[in-house]
Amino acid sequence: MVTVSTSKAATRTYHHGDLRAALVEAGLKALETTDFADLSLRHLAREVGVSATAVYRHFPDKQALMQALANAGIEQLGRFQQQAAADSDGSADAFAATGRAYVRWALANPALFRLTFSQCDRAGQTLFGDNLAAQLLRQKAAGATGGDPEAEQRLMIQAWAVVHGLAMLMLDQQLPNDDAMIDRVIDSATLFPR
Amino acid sequence: MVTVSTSKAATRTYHHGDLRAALVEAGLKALETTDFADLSLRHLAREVGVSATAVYRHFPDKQALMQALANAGIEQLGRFQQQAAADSDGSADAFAATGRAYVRWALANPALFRLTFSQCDRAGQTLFGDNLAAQLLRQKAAGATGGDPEAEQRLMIQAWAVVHGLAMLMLDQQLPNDDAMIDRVIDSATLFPR
DNA sequence: TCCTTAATGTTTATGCCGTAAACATAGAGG
DNA sequence: CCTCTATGTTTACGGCATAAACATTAAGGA
Repeated sequence: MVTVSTSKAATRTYHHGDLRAALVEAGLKALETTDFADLSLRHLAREVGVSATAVYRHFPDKQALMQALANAGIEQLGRFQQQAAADSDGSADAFAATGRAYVRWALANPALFRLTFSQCDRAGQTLFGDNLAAQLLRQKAAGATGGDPEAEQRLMIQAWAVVHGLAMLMLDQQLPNDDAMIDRVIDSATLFPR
Repeated sequence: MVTVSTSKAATRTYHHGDLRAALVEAGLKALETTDFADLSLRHLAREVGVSATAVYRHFPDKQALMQALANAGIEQLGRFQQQAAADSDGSADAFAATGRAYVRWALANPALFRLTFSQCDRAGQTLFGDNLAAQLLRQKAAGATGGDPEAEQRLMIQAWAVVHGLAMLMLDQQLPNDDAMIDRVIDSATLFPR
């Protein structure tokens, strides 16, 4: 099951092979069915077939494992958005596509999405510091405001807030999880009129 | 310290007097300095001066106490918004005022705000089912869309998502916690043009 | 007045958790 | 071949949520 790329055959040895990667993988799998608050190091260790404290050879503490999972989440979300932008070829509205991707990914990966946001401040990372969506967003906002930097910043924040808020409210069951509604809400014509 | 209204004098007796209320109060106080994930029944019990398991005479489990705290949060937020609307007298823009109040309350009560949202789905409650802000919001959206129900719904959701997303992103340190920015982003003229 | 009873506490116990410390194993390089 | 280091395991500790059995008290009927 958890065969790792480094070892040729998955013979059960004393040493695991790539325990760190296996733990992250197990964590991501667990997050598919479990809220991140209920993640347990001992459970992941069991899942991977290793003693409870082996984890500490690869992570200083639980928080560090969570951080690694959060980083995996950031990467996944980024790739998903990039793919969405690429699929909206013809330069239709790549930016709106990244917004829809953001919400859809969040709904498809609720626990990982929440974990990602609850951890990325501790890493000093900003989720949208320098990724594709941020580039498109800044570009769009600059075009819509014609040089007013304050208005440009406001538009960027509004756009991100709408997407993030929509994802959160749907995740928290405050809004029905309606795919068509996502499209309507995110339609950039509303936020960036004319 | 934790004197309760039911008993005349706060003599230390075997029975507490109003343990349930005291626990909720202690929980709210704890949330001023502690993330809700780190709340502990034992800690609250200690705080109130009662044995760890006494909690179970008033709440079936931890989740139920959290729910009670979340309900207190909903009420507090609602009152805060109502006050904000009332203070914006002259019928200026009461709706925008409730939006600003939403974000400011979230930033002032981060742990309680998060707890509230993480719990209100389990109670089957929708945070904005039937409160003041929802009334103002619907009214505003109806006026701006002139009878198109789909557009009206979209506007309402957009407005709520902006406010909620802004609060979340600021809480999660993804955006600088800038008071003036809150005002600019929430300025209803942007979401409800002309 | 006394006795019962229900509400509300306490004590004790179980099994999970994160984590520290001491020990075991195995693979790599001299 | 031998030792060193990376990476496992065992054992132990205190904290947690929670269950079960027991204690105290206030209230109300005999």
